[in-house]
Amino acid sequence: MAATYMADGDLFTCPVEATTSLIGKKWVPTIMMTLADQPYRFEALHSTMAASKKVLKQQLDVLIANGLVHNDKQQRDNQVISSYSLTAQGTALMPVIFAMKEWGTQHLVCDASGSRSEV
Amino acid sequence: MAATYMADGDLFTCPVEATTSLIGKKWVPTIMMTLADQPYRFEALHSTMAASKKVLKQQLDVLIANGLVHNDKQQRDNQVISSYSLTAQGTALMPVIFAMKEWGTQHLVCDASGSRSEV
DNA sequence: CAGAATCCTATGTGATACTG
DNA sequence: CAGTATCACATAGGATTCTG
Repeated sequence: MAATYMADGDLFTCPVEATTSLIGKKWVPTIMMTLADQPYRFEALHSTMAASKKVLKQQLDVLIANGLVHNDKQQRDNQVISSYSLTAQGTALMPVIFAMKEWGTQHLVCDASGSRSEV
Repeated sequence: MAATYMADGDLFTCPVEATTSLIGKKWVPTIMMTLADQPYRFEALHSTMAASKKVLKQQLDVLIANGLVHNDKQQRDNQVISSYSLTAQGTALMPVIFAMKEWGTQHLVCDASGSRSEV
């Protein structure tokens, strides 16, 4: 029996595929890197990136469902205080994301004119 | 002027996004890990995975355009010998892919019944 | 063998407006 | 503030067939 890896509600036989099914979502790396700094409330997080509220919420839900992000809600003065932060699992993924950043920086840098610059 | 990162023909301001735009393609991790072992001819590579020829060719082209994969073609006996292998840039991405594999293995492993097993 | 050419469908994402 | 609800769209991926 082959090992299976569940991510985003789907089952994969390859752990890399499973991991990319999470990181591959358009705003997930940005969300993760932002939350790695500090917890953010929904609106504050939203204002740091160009994603729509709908998509941001969707991808946050995926991260929550997979145990990478934790959502803490509190009632106060007829208002909901919704705060998002990384879990231990989420934090464990950061070195991977930073490795991707490092590779991208070293191998994909282009200048404003679009021509690849020397590394 | 902000640095820009070109991947898959698009420009990104975030290197992680640029990198995921490559790795995020469904079969790219599989292709990379397979070619990391040894060069493969098109048909041989195709037979190792469930991707259709069209999609396999598409994603190989993306990898070639971004300098991760090299394609060597030779004529022999009215037949084309098309061989694909990793470039130095492509090889440089392998540690990242292995890091993703490691994380996926440690944090996403499930058994056949679908319940998450202890790590 | 190594692909190119079509057609088709799911879904990821964006824009906008509305709600408690 | 923290979402939901729609609509609308581009594109990624799959299935199939055809070619040199």
